[in-house]
Amino acid sequence: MISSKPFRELCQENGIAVTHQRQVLYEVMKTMHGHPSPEEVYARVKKKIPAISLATVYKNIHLFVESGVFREVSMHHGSLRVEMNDEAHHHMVCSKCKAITDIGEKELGLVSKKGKLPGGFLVERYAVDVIGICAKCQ
Amino acid sequence: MISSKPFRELCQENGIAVTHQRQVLYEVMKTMHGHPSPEEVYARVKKKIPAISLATVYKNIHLFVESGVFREVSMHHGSLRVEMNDEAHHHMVCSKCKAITDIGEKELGLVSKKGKLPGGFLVERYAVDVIGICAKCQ
DNA sequence: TACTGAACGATAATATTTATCGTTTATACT
DNA sequence: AGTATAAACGATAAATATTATCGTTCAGTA
Repeated sequence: MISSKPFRELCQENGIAVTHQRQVLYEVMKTMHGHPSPEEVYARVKKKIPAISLATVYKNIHLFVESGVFREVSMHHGSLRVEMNDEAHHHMVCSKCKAITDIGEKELGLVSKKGKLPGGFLVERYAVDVIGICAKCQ
Repeated sequence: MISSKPFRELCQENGIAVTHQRQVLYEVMKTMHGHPSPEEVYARVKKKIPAISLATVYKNIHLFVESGVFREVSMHHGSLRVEMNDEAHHHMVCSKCKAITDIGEKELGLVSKKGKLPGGFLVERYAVDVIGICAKCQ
């Protein structure tokens, strides 16, 4: 499993240098729960390396995400995106080119629970992103 | 169905005025396919109302989304969010307070296809957002 | 038709992310 | 270990994206 692998090994696999900043960033992030923003990560890492730059945090978060070490919560498209398609459907998102394509709920063929989920969360609808590689990028 | 309802009625239901800008914006957006950004919508609407302001476009897109007329493609959290939880899980997103909570794949109890989807899209993984109202906001 | 609050346009402000560039550091190779 | 080189760093400017402000205009209602 990724988290049990030594950091040095992770870096070698991804062809990146083992720097002090990178290592501390990795260790700090591993202890963070929930869904922190880059600013929140920055605030935490600053406690260990007060001189670290926000740019370094951004650059390394991107590296970690690209390497599959950590994951981004929902695909980030740089700006708000709206859709006018009012038929029940979901999205296929290409992890290379970020293209979004609709897929009908039936074609996706996914079965889901209705009603309440653990914690008393009241379900309105499901929004499914199928992450993968589109035909063009394969 | 929403799209067949007259615009005037839509506005009355949501307690907003029927302005020229709002109406044109709505009509233009209805004809747009895919997943346009506010800038793309702005560019289109400018052809019909050259004097329209970008701020008006933003304000009304938000109104439309809040009213459920249109929908945003994936929940927009203002900034990038990462997660370190490496267990298979998905997210419950509260449509009121925007809080994100993890839910295990098994608890969600959803069955999904593997392999290829229509269009030759190669599936890597599924990212499911359960949209609804959290216990606090109910 | 006149009143009033909502909406508009222009634009300043804020927030987020990326790019630039001079300096420092990790790595590979003597 | 010493050194060359490319990668990474920090500081900060720039680019993007979004929201707030405010004076003016317009839609809904009396």
